[in-house]
Amino acid sequence: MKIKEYKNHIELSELSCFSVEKIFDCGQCFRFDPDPEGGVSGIYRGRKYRFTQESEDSVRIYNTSKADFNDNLFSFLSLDLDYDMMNIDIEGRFGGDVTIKEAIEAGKGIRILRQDAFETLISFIISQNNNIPRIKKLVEALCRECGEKNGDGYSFPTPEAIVDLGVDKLREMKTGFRAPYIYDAATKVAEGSIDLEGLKNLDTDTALCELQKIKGVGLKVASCVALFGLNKLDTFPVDVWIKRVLEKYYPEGLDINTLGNYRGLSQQYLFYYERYKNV
DNA sequence: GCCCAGGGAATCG
DNA sequence: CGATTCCATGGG
Repeated sequence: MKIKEYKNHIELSELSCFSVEKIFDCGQCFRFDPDPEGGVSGIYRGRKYRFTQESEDSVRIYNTSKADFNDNLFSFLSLDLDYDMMNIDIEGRFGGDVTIKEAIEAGKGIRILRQDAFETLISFIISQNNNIPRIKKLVEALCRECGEKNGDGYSFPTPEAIVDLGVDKLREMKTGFRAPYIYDAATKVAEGSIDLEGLKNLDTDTALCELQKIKGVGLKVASCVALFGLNKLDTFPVDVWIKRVLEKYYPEGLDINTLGNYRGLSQQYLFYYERYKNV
């Protein structure tokens, strides 16, 4: 990868496996949206970025600098990882079957973002029995309600800010039966009975177990938090879409435990493949 | 009005 | 244990 710095943006070139469209539209994050000019804009760590795909292997990122990129975006975009290598590993783990080959081909360019753990936790609690447009609306409403306002928009709220908001206000915001779940998650993180940053250092199964101590967090939400917020690439969230994939393409059964250290990425390929291939 | 949405808890049998 | 039912809300 090469990086060039301009006045208000940078350009990354010689990239491999980097699709702006797929990264932000594969259902892993909820604060990024395509804009009419063909880019994708959204807020990370309270700062609004805009991404444009200039060619297959080059991307521009607006409202950043080389220093900011190194401090924040490099890790966020998991540019330290070799996705070509991971793709080969995944294909091998699946025995090189047709489904995974097609899914990788369709999803090539997806990267697993390293998002803020607390934001991921609350977002995926909101996601349960909900659809993506409404999840985005609720997340944005929460940011407006108690996030920190700056020139770029609203940052995602701190745990304390959500605790201060209270469960009644969360209900008023139409989060429905999820209100007490959101409140419990914020409380546990604010009190320190759940240490999200600490979970990053634990093995995946222990982290999943700890996350499920939060009300309204089951295995699926915990897996998404681990995968997108704790950098646990060896988690394989099973949702309705993945269930469909497994029944359809692997009726004999697929042992998820044999899918290797990057099985979370394979999950994203399969999700994207099934969800978007006919759209 | 009915169905579903990147689920999970409560309550059965 | 596994299977059902309920949970709020909004859009198709």
